[in-house]
Amino acid sequence: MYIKPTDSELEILNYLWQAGPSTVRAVHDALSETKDVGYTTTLKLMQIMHDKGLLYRTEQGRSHIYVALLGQEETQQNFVGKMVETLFQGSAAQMVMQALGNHTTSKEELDEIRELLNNLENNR
Amino acid sequence: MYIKPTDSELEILNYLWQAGPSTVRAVHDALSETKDVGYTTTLKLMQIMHDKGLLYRTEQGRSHIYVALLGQEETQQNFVGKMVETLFQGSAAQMVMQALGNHTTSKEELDEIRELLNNLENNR
DNA sequence: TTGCATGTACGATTTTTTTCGTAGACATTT
DNA sequence: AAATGTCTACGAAAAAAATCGTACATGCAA
Repeated sequence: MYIKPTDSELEILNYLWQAGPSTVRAVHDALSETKDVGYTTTLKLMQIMHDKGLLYRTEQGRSHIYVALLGQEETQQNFVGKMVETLFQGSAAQMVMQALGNHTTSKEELDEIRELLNNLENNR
Repeated sequence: MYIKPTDSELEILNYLWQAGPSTVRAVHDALSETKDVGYTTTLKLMQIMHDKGLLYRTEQGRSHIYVALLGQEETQQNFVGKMVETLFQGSAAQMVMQALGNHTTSKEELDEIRELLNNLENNR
């Protein structure tokens, strides 16, 4: 059964996906950059996530090293999927256009998408 | 100041965007199809949304007619934007590929996207 | 006019999420 | 050894969301 991470949990996951296995301290320091929050708050959140099975952890001397158990891709899929359903009436294409229209995207990326489109059409 | 709708609020907004001005009854009947929830729950939620300024309402005899004050496009933008940031490191292209890869999209839609890509590239 | 159906309002409760204080363990420094 | 810094654990509270019971108004049908 899939557990949907909350917004705060997502911030933590996001860091762990980028940085790999990390201590609470590392996560907290990173989050503090953009957010005003106490150390024990981050700690508690990560403990809860561990309880929920969102994070794995291992002891490292006096502290713990945490690892995300939820894959980034899996999570992306879940969120994108839900969003397409509830906000775009199930049309991925509509969301795609919304996304591309409102963000700057490099020529390289556009080309990459174009290639994907071609592949999709061929493997139909 | 933008108020981020919760998940339940989004379901209601979604219905209102599709159906236009509606009574609580109509919204509730629609939601009940896919969700087990009491009438007064939906009523209360819509009252709260009204208080928050998410919905406008007008009396119609004994009941109220509600209208979404948040635009669908605006809301889509907000959600897509946040998601691109927190889940895709700011790369809209990555999300697009994720979305297209995991949903069936018709040839017509793919063509439409292709056209959009061309336009984006030309108006650079 | 009595009873039933269908509304809203409101309060209260439950559940979920976020936040943080305090205590205790253990190294390291003085 | 005492003080200091850095951990975790735990409990509790605050804040946000979701749920629903009950009361009350009103229209309509018997």
